[in-house]
Amino acid sequence: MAEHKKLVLIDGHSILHRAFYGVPDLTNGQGLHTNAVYGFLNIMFKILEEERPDFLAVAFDVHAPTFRHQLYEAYKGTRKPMPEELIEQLPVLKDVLQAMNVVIVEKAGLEADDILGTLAKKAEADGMEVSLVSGDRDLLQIADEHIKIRIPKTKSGRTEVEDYYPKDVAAAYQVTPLQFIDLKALMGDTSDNIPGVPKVGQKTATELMVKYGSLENIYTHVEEISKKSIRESLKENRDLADLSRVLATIKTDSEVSLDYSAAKAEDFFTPEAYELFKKLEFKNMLGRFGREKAKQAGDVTRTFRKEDDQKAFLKKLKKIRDGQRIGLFLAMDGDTLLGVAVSVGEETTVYALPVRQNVQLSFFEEIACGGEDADTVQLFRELEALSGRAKIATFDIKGQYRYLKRDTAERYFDILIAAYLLYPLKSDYDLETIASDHLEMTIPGRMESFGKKKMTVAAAELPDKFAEYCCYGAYVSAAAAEVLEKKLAETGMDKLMRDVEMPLSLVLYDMEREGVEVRREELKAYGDALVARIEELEKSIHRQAGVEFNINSPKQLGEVLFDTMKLPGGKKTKTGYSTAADVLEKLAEEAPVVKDILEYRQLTKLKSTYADGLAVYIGEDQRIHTSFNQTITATGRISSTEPNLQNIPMRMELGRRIRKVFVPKEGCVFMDADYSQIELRVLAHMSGDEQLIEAYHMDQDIHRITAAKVFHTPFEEVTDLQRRNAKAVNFGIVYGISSFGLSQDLSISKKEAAEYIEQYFATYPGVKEFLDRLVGDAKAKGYITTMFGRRRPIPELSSSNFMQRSFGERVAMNSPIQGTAADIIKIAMIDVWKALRDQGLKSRLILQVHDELVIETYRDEEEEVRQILMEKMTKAADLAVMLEVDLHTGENWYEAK
DNA sequence: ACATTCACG
DNA sequence: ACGTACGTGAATGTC
Repeated sequence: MAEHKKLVLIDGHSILHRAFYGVPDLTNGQGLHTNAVYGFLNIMFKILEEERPDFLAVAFDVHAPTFRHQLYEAYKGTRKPMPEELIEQLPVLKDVLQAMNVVIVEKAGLEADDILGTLAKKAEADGMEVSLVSGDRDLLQIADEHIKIRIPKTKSGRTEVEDYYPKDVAAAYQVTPLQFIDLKALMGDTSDNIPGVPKVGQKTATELMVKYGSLENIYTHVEEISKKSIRESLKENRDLADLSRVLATIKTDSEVSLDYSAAKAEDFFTPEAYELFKKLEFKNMLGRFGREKAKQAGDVTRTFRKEDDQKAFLKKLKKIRDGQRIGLFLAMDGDTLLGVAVSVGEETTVYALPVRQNVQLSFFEEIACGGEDADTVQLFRELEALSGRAKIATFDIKGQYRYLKRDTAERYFDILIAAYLLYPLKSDYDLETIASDHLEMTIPGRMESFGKKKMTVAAAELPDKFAEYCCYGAYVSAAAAEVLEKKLAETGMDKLMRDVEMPLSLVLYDMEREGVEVRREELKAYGDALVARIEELEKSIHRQAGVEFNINSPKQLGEVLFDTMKLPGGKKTKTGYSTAADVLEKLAEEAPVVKDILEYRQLTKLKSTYADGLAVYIGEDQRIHTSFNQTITATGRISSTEPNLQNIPMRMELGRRIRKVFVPKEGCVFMDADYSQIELRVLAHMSGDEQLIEAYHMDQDIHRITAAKVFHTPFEEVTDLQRRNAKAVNFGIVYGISSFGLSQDLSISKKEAAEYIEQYFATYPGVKEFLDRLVGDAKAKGYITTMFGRRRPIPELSSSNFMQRSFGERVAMNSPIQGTAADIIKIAMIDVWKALRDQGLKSRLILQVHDELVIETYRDEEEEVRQILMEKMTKAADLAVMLEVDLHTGENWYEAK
């Protein structure tokens, strides 16, 4: 058999379209939708891997009116428009294909079908084997001995491809590919705007075609057709049938040809494509690029130097003058410093430390240890001195402060924080992404350089790669800092960066290093007490249910409750029954077992997440050192991980008792200060609503006042229920009110909830105006801002999907409020931290829980610390209403709160 | 890896 | 008509 060359042709629009609906919404860092492009590439790569073709081309329609369009539009209307999120991806796809050297075929006046049909038939005539990839069954008419039509389907996340040679078309439709045209003409195709003959569907059309073989022959024998309605419809709509046939016919003799030398299926993974993939954040596709990457980014001159002699390296550090801007990269593996790279001007130098055991420092040890390793100590000293005079740009400074001078953050610029401020929607920022996003530059990533190797191993085994990696880190820090600084100034966030985020990073470092003491034995005892009750409940539940099952499994629990026990309450989630607490609570009357289940849930939560979960983190110093993350949340709040100390139980008494194991160190008490309704006060200020401001000036229970106003009841006569409802509405407003959400929260009808909201807005008209303005502005600008200039982009607002857009609107209402409150407490933290230091106090800030600060306070400093906390917190922002602070002290966190 | 649940503000 | 409250992190079970 002769060697057949292989050609793959892709129907660009059709596959893009299919990918768009098959892949869940994805957005990259710039807010660009990327799901369709992503899906397209996935399908393309899959086909390429399967087929390993010699040639590849992708065909697109040019969106100019074509002959067939005109014919059709004369018949009826236009095609329904594509959603905006899809339209914007078309040029992106073309850019990607171009960057990958994939030939794009398009021609004004020709539909992609015609191009594909023509190219396929020509290639077949030239002795090639053709695979035509499309989501459109229209193309089945092109199937031939050497032309395979491939239709990708997304089945539960996986792409499967249906293949059609002529025999497969016959098997599926009982017609030949050529007859398929007539079949389509008869039955029509709404997605392709082929009208077809009224009353003739797929079944009738197939019957007719099997019997008569062609449209022409059907009309020749039209009088033989027994069914009257069909016969009449055919006769009446002869012109429609003919039109449909023209519409359904794909041309195979168009004026188009393929340049095979350009269509060679090779060299897809170019540096340009790599850049684009990075920009689009197709991280898991980057692996396809192998080693070939852009080594140089154009005209940037830079020198990377590896210095093996410590003395020479230190000399370089010493030469760095006061106020000089440098990039600094500290390579670390846990607590071990492995290498230092500095980027000064055009030169970047790295010094890799010899990996020695005694370089290990415990996290809490001071740096100048003066041990036997004099060299290392010298390096640390020099590093500290350098950080006291140079302006240092770095990535993730909080992890590096232990080697730096920590008097002030003024000299530091963290490109991680800057990148976060500019686009806070990502939870993961790395040097590579920052280089590509802000420097349009590609650098080798950690994975590419070291794979899964730990940094220590990499430094020892791949010294050159390691050195290069460090140099890139220092270089990118320096270069990106300049760009990011400019971008922050342009977006009005330079002040926020300088005055809030950078100083805060230092505060957070200190808080982490301080940690909080947790009584190990008491925590253990608490857990043991839970176990006894848990086992009791477990037995009781199994007995009542009549089966032994895993209560922790929502699946099994759902089956037991709703199938075995036949309790009412249908499906709620994708995977089955919902067994969430609010669902179960409604069943408590019905079946007593659910009460036990709820208690079981509560106790096991306390046991696993808190009793057992926290114990793991208690260090040798008996303290827990959480991580406070500054670049996670979309709104500007900080988050806490490993462990999360911002969700220690509070609302229920039993859980709340865990707080008793959090204790101050010898000679100290806890001082806990929290803002009273900070978000609602921020709302009052930002909206400027006179009624709400006045309500706060009355210095009375705000929810009660709201209830009085909303329900037209004298203040003194407000019932508890009224107050509770008013409180829920107040919360709802801050969350971006919706009647449904409120009705769920209060277990009332949507209508009632809507009435509450209406009443609320009538009471506080300024709030309504404010919220409307927030949404309007956000839609116009694409982002919201807080009082202090922090931004949050809201790409969902431009979605054509109702649900996503509604979400965007709620976010537009909530984020300025939540974000401003976050800004305020951050400012308070910095001020408190500075005051403690300036007054020479030993007391330390140790925890932040969004609207609450905890200070481990020396007993003899209590009054001063109280003073500082009250003053700095209340004066952190100047609002139209007072910022009220509740302050308590105690022998443990339970008492102090 | 993803979904569900639940702890906090 | 659409199907929801805003922001997080950890444990667990299921695929």
